[in-house]
Amino acid sequence: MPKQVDREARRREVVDALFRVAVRDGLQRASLRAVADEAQLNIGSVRHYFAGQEELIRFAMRSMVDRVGDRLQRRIDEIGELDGLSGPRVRRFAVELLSELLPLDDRRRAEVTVLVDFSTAARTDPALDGLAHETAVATRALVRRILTRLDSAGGLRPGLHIETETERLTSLLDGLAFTAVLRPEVLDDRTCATVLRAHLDDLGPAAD
Amino acid sequence: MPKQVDREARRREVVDALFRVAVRDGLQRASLRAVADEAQLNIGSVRHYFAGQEELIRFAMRSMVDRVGDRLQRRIDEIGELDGLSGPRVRRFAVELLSELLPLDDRRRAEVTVLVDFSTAARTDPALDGLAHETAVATRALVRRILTRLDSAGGLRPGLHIETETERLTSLLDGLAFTAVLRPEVLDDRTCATVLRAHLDDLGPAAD
DNA sequence: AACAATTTATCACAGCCGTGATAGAAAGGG
DNA sequence: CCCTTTCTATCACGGCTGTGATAAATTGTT
Repeated sequence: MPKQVDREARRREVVDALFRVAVRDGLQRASLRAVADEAQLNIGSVRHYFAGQEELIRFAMRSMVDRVGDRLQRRIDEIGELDGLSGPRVRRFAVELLSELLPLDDRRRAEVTVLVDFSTAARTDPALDGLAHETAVATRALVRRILTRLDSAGGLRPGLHIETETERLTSLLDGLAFTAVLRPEVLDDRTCATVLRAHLDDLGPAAD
Repeated sequence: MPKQVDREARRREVVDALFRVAVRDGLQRASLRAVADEAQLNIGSVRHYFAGQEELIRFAMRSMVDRVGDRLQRRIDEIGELDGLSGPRVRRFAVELLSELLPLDDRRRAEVTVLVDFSTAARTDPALDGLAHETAVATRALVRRILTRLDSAGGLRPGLHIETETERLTSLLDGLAFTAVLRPEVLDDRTCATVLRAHLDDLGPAAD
């Protein structure tokens, strides 16, 4: 076998460069040349690892979605079974888990920033549409699951419509992420976390 | 006086064309040429009314923000003084007013679509930054005002932190608008309105 | 009719973009 | 050493972008 280069590692390097460009200058400025420069690679090299612009951008979005998804799954595994846990404990777990979707540190800020860019780009880019759809559905599935668990643990006020609450909490998360990323001077990290906690507390039984 | 052309009307026509392009193809594809074509004008004409791309895009965003802001103000004027109104009535007023910020019909859908595009573009476009900031602040001021009025009318559960609730409701609205515009197959108009109503109901006193 | 200002229409230029084609360089197996 | 495959690097092309410059048409006034 000729030349030894870890192909997958190279692809990851390129995608990471794309993320940096997207965070700094916006996704629409993440051209092949700009990404190649950022990765300190020749554009020819980039094109050797990716068939074209579409494959690169698709792979990048899939990478980011997987990265966040995997981290969420790892958090879930860490906690393990939470049957029998008290309402407040499940609620704290819920806050911690859903905080992964908020830009509360540099890593998450970068991730959410590019995800917002990808999501908006997907509206007019058929290449990203399917992935954006799956992401939206998966987020709702996760939130629904969390609310169901919370309900089982008695951490949910009676009389709440689970589907409505799923959409309410998901939209709240989306909106917090949206503003925290786009207008950090209007919505800072602390307030962001406070609002999420307040919402989940508010879903709990009256006298806690 | 030479040639009679309503200058402001022409500028509005161009901006409307830009909105159509932005809704259909995304803001980044709203080039001078594309907008001129959409307006059935020569690019030279467009450049006669706007100094350049930056002025056009700035004016367009300002126009859209003003348009929505004016409509909100008109709604407020229509209602007039609501001192002495009952909690449920004020709440219904609040839902109606805030619904202006959700894409519940074609007009609002178009408006919110371009506003989302403008907001995300503003992150990396200094020309739009100030306006995007003012918009975010103004939205929060409106929501805060509504919550305060609701509180005065006894339509708010006691013990709620008004600032937190302002950010919670605003983020909820942003998130609903975001998903309803980008992923209409995931969040339809009815659910969108339902969630807003559910949230405001939820803020009311326990037994209504 | 002549003039002047506005409006419309073109051309040209430099700068990006994605991509096809192609040539060298590098590296490991025979 | 040679050969094959992988990888890197460059060139060129057509297409799009905003913009400066300039010409031509239009229109109302004098």
